Amino acid sequence: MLEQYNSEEEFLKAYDSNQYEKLSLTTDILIFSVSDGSRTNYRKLNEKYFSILLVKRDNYPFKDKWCLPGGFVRIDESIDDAAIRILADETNLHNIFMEQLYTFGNVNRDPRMRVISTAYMSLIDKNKLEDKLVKNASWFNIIVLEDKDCIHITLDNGTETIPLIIKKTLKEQTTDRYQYTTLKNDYLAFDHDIVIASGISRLKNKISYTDIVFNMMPQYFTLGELQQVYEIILGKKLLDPAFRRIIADKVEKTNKTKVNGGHRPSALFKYKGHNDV
Amino acid sequence: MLEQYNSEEEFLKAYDSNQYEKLSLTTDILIFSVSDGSRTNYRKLNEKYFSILLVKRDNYPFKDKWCLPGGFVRIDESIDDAAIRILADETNLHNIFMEQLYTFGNVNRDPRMRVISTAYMSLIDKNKLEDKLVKNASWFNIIVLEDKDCIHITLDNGTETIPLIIKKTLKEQTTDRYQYTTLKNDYLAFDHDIVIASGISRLKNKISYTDIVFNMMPQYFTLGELQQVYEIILGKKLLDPAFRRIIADKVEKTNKTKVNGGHRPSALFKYKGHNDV
DNA sequence: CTAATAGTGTCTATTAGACAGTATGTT
DNA sequence: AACATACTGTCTAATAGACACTATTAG
Repeated sequence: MLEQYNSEEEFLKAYDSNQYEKLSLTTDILIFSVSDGSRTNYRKLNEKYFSILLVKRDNYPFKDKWCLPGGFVRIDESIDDAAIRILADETNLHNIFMEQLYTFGNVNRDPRMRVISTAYMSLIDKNKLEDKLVKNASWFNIIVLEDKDCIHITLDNGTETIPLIIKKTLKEQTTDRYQYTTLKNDYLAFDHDIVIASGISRLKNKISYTDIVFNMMPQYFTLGELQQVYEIILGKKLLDPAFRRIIADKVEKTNKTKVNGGHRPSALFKYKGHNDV
Repeated sequence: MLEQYNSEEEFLKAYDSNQYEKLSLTTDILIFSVSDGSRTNYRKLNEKYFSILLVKRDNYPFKDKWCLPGGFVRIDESIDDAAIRILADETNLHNIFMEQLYTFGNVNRDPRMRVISTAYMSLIDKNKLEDKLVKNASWFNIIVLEDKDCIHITLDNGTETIPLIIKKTLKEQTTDRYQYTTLKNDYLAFDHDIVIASGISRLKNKISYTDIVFNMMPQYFTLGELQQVYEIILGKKLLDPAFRRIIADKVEKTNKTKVNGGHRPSALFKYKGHNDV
């Protein structure tokens, strides 16, 4: 096998690209956003929900189960490009925040054959979706309850409720990294429950040391709305003065205000990073 | 193409796993450790260096260039298992800290064919390597100089010096994530300069909010040595009292001491996480 | 004694947490 | 007027940065 060649060209000409068995690569996209819930009282603000876009499978494998939007990576496109293509197919949105999350490479992830999946996470402002959703796609609100050993995730699109239970075990004593294991998942295809849990965990982490939330916000927003988004993702209430201190230098006050029911109107802000009007 | 089947079994039996062109998957491992440098003066401590294990390629492609230890992922093993296997092949070490870094999926990474690579990062205590290194492998000390736009990395194994220059451009305004582009790389194969830069950046980040350093430390160490390791990875000096405050609850004082030249001997500590004697 | 590291005490500056209070709209 | 949110002031607790000081060794 260790034949000698005299040049790189010569080697490449003779190379048998099939000496190792090849495999299939897909990418699955976690499309996160924020949804408005109901208003229980004319004075109160709309409730907000953290939500994710899922697609109902209309063929085997996992027929009729829900899964993340995804698809095969083509031989002539980068994984990044594949993710961008799939996101655009699903939402018709371009230039969207997207980052690689993790590559899931267990042997029996897919009953058809050996399939590796590189998951991406993308954050969008749902209101930018002009058209209605692609057929079979639906937004699910996400409720997360987490204790020391388990993550309980409930996905709800108004019609269906998907309960997930995932066990977490510390991978090693020197990090905060967990190994996730499915304890309950009856309605999601593949290992997408684990993928979703990983994405939620990443987002929860990143929200406190980056500006990624703003990818989910409309151009103008009130600080109350922004705080609501932080709260639903972090899963806890924040104190107003502390919150305002922290985001003060990230946002810019505009002279617009939002009147929003039986209470004092609030100023609209915009993200300082944005330069567009 | 959307034929209908009556069951998952029926579908799987008929499934043509070659309807999408398959590709090859490799994993490359960043094996980081800490090396002792020379002692310039009987009073001084040994200098320490941050270092990485590279392998000289003895065949095409990239013949005679250095690269990360790596190999093809087999059709019947998970990516994690492949990474563990390759690490063991190279170091004969087992149960070593290892975490997935990133999946590199550009189209022309490899001149032979389409190859995706999932990189892993592993941290070891070099002194645990009983035997000599695998043939063609060598430890390179890493020196990093970083400014606003570029990362200058110098790798040095005592015989060869490999200079790398990598341009960084912010991927989007809401994060701290950079897109890396090669400006200078004459001696490393593939895109391994970018992989190494990503790994260094990840390690630099994680060292401050996890306990991963201890994976590179021997069982007993002085706080001075531990601080040296933090300093070479972070690339800056730390203040003693602040450093000691921060690691105080992570380490446990032993009754051993280390005599180390013309100055006060220092107490040996061990990581609290470890339970072995 | 000297140069080097080992190790501690303490002051200050910065940041995070908590709570109380004032402001202002709709019904 | 009442309620809900908007927004600010300020006290306190916790943490990080800085510096000065003492301790201890080989040569």
